[in-house]
Formats: sequence, structure tokens, C-alpha cells
Amino acid sequence: MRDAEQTRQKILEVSADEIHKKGFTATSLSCILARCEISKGALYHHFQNKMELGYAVFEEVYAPAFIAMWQPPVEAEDPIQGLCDFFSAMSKNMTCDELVCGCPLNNLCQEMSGVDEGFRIRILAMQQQLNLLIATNLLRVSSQLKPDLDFSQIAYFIVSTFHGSSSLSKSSLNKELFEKVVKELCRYMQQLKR
Amino acid sequence: MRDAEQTRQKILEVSADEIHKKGFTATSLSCILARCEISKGALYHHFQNKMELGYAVFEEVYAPAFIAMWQPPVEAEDPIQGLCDFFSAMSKNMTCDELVCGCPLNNLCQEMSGVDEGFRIRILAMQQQLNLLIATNLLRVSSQLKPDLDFSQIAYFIVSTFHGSSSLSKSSLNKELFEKVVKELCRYMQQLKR
DNA sequence: AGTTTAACCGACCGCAAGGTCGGTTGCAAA
DNA sequence: TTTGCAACCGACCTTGCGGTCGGTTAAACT
Repeated sequence: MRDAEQTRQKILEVSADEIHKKGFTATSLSCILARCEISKGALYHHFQNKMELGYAVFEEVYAPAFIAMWQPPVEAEDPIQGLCDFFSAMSKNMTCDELVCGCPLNNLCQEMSGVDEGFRIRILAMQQQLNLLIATNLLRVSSQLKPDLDFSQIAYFIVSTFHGSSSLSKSSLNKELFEKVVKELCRYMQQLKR
Repeated sequence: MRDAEQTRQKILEVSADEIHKKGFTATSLSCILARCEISKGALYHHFQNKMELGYAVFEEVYAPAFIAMWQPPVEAEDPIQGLCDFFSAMSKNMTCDELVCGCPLNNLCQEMSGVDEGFRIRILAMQQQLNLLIATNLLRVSSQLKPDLDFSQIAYFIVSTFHGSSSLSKSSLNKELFEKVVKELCRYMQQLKR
């Protein structure tokens, strides 16, 4: 019962979880191996080195999950309401443990953008993709919004605030600050309407 | 010409710079020793271990600098205009290299809050102090602002957005995204006025 | 059945990290 | 002048990391 693809997926899944919780550098291969119950040889059969594993996790786990997470609220009939509901649901449904881990994209951005070009490029592409997604959907309903708004600017603003608020939560170990910021973010977004 | 205090200060200063650029974990003592031109014995004479050095850097370098940075704009007659000018000046005056390093407080928050309790406590205290500083000064001019605003919530919102925007800049390697977010942040803040 | 090869094993390597400790130096008080 | 001690030195230690590589196993094909 040797299934190469299954092994590979298991490695990606466990690695994604470890990197999310500990960060890329602090994640040790031996820890991944232990959780997957495989040997070092198996891992290095599927991935060239730790970096390539990191890239694969980003491209095959984080990026799809990220898009799958943002797309529905943004593509709702009313994207602003969609985003408000999206953020509010996070406040309510996420446990503190989950919240404190932060967004994988933001975490990697903070940790790896300045250190490794490969990560930087991938993260930047993801940021731009998300920005485009939000901006175009705001443009779609621009008739219901105030005039003279810069949608790309607004999209970056929203994402920045969201990422900043997850960062805030890390030090407080509770949802309170996150909820406060999200609440104000919703208030801001609603103000964009006519 | 042995000056213990001067040695200590030099260590703090160099460490602060290294930690700012590389992060706490990635900062190596040997690198600090080399830049200070001292031996490992000297460092361990002044600090118990790397953690204690980190705490000292936070308390004696980062915290004072942080307050010194935010206090003037916030305590201006018009704190909202003060903050707008403050952010705009950062956009204009900071080089990309500086900007990409991010805010030391936010960096440490991201990296260390979940890993070390000592750091977490100190960072949280700093966040709260800053929040209080901003909130009380908004309260001071509340007569010029719209009614029914939650100043603490707004203060956390502003700081979150600021930190999120420095995070964004790390992947883009230029000021553009930072400027965009800051511009929108100023627009938001001005809207708080009656 | 024999052969080939992808998939996997795990002992081993080099390295750099944080940290230790016995020894040395220079200054100041007695 | 002697003595005491803070300030400093640097060789050495342990630990854990990412990475290598010769060997083994299982399954698919001839």
C-alpha cells in the first residue's frame, strides 16, 4: 500500500499546518517527519529541499485556500455586505487558538518576504490577485457607491487592516481586539455606500 | 578606557538594529559581537542570555522610540491632522529599505508573541499604551468629531491598518502600496470629523 | 520468475547556533 | 604597592538543524 501521491499530500498538509503555527524557519523537518510517520528519505524523494517544500505548500495549499476563502464574500451581490459578514463570521466562529496563528499569507509575508526572493514573488502575486479580486467586484457595484473612489486603494486598505488586526490579536491572546478592529472596518466599508 | 555602560549601550544599539532587520530568532549573537567588536564574554557579562537581551532591547530602545514617534502627532492640537501628516511624512521621507524592515513592534509581535510569554506581555503593554494615547487624544477633540464614535476601537483600527500596510510593503519592495493604504487611512480619519 | 525502478529508509555529515567557564586585564580603593 | 573585583576574553561544549547517500522494499512490467 504505497501511494506516492498520498504521501506527498500528507507531507504538504502537515507542513502547511506546522508552518502556519510556527512559521517557516522555526518549522523543523524532523517534526514534520514525525507527524507524517515517514523517514527523511521519503520527504527528500518528493521535495528537493526545505525551500521547495515551502513553495509547494504555498502554491498547493495556501494559495487555493486563500482564494477559496475570499472569493465567495467578494463575489456576493453586495460585496461590502459580503465582506462584513465574512469578517463577522470569523470573529464569531474562530477559536482564539486559530485566530492567534494569524493569516498564513500575512505570516509568511512578514517572515519571508525580506529573506527569500522566491517567497516574496509568490506572496506579491497573491496580494495582487486578491487586490484585483476585491477591486473589480467593488467596481462592479460602483453605481451603489460614493463617487471618486479608488477601488484598488480601498482593496489594499481593507486587506491591510485585516492583516494588521490578526497581528494585534497575537499579543492579546483573545478575540477582543480583533472584533473591535473588524467592527470598525465594517463601519468604514458601509460608509463607502452612497 | 573601559566603560561598562558604554559597552552595554553599544550592544543594545547594535542588537536593536539587527533584530529590526533580521528578526529576533534570525539575529545571531556572533553577528552582534562582530559589529560591536567585543567578545562573547563581554555580552554575557551584561546580559543573562539572548532572551534577556531581547527584553532589554525592547524596553530600553524600542519602547521609548515608539512612544517618541507617536506622541507628537497624536498630541498636536488636531490629532487627526497630526496623524495624517505623520503618515504622509513617512511615505515621503523613508527609503524603501527602511520601510521594508517594518515597524519593530509589529515585527516582534508577529514573530514572538506566540512563542515567548515575556515578549508577549511587553508587546501587549505597548499596544495598550499606544491605544490609550491615541484614544484619549481623540476624546480630547471629540467635540469636533462625529457623535457616537468608539475611540478605543478607532485607535486600534488605525494602528492595525498602519501595521498591515508596512507588512504589505515587504512583499512589494516599494512604497507604492504603503502610500496607497496611508492615503486611504487619511481619508478615513478625516471622515471622522463633523 | 526475473528484472527494473520508483518509493522509501535511517545512519551519518557539516555547520552554526546559544551558552559555559577558567583565565586575563585594568582600574580603584586600602 | 598591594589587593580585590568588575569588565572582558575566547576556546570549548552541546544541541539541533538542513541535507546526503548507500541500501532496502514493494510493485509493475516483461
